[in-house]
Amino acid sequence: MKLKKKDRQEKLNQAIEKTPFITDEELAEQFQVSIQTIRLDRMELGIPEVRKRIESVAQENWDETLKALPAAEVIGEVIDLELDQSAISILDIQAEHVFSRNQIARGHHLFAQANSLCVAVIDDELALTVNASIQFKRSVRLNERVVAKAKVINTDKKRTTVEVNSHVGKELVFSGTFEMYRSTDR
Amino acid sequence: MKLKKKDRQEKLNQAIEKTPFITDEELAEQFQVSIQTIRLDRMELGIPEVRKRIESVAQENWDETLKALPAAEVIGEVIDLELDQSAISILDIQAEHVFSRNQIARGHHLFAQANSLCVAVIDDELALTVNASIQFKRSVRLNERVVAKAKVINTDKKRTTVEVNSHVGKELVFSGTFEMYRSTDR
DNA sequence: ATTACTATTAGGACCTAGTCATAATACTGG
DNA sequence: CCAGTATTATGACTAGGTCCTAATAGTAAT
Repeated sequence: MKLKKKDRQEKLNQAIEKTPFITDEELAEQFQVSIQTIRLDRMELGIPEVRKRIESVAQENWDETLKALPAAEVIGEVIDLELDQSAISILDIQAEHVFSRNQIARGHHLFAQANSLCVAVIDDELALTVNASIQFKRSVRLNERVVAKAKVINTDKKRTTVEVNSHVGKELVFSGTFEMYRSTDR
Repeated sequence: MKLKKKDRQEKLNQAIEKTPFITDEELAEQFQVSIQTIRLDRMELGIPEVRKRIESVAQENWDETLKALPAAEVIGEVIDLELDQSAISILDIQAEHVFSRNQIARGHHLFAQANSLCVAVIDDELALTVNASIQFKRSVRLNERVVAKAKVINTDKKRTTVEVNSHVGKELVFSGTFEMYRSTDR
């Protein structure tokens, strides 16, 4: 049986969310309704046409790569950044981050969040990690939100030491000390 | 004075590189030539129309955010594995692994290779990283092949210590000691 | 069954940002 | 001045729409 309007609109929303590149024609085919129905649905749901959708996906990317801050290169989303001082990013643990067996996040994602935040916090063209000492305090599960806070604790001529503590709620889940190399002297 | 064809085409290329969202009409205005001239130029230079350009920027963004760090069980390709003893994997550094600025591999990819190899080498349902101490010995560049060798150096009731050394050719590029937690006793 | 209402489909005019082909005009070097 | 290149103009056509009007289908209540 064909879907009712409400169900169809819900699925439509999901379909477009998942593949913003899909045209009305393809959607009409997929839901076995006319193109006009799809268009009415989009109107009611306030979903723009495929070219506008594509453009906004592109725009997101572009803004970030244009920013002086290498935001696109940070794993997670940077929500605060004071160069050479501190930075905060959040990472929502999703299906692709966990072991399917037990829904526990793979350690390297937490490491990646912390490490890339360290790179971002340093005001330098070429910041590289030299050493790191890290502890995984407790395992992080699917759908948890990891907030990583990086703090610069020492800076000398060529090296910067950054401490990162990552929490889920009030619980510390990860902590690490990163020694970073800079290309420019201080 | 107006630019000669060759100069214009060169500048055109740069302009589109910089702002792929620009239309032929806007370009025509900018270079003070007709739209048709811009179109001829694009033809000769093999530059697609604005919608295609936008789409490809969007496309890049789309699968990159999905594969920032892939979901595979092991990052890299396992070429040898003796459970609870040793393992070897290789990772070819490609464009998605490097900073675009300087073509140097982001540290977390090397970490991910090593960390996931540690998980794989342990014969356990639920192996998790507890601590790690790592050193990035030299930076790895685009197109280099990283060979990671993991060796179990100690095993007690609940913990296993694994040492990983990663080389590009004969050069050591990464080394680390990982303390892993097992769910089952030994 | 008739009415009332919503949902769906259809059609036409118009839009943008193009492609492709043809033709006319302008510029430039020998 | 003429040839060859560069530029501009024009018209027909395209995809993937918007916006508006109108017809038809389905359903629920009286």
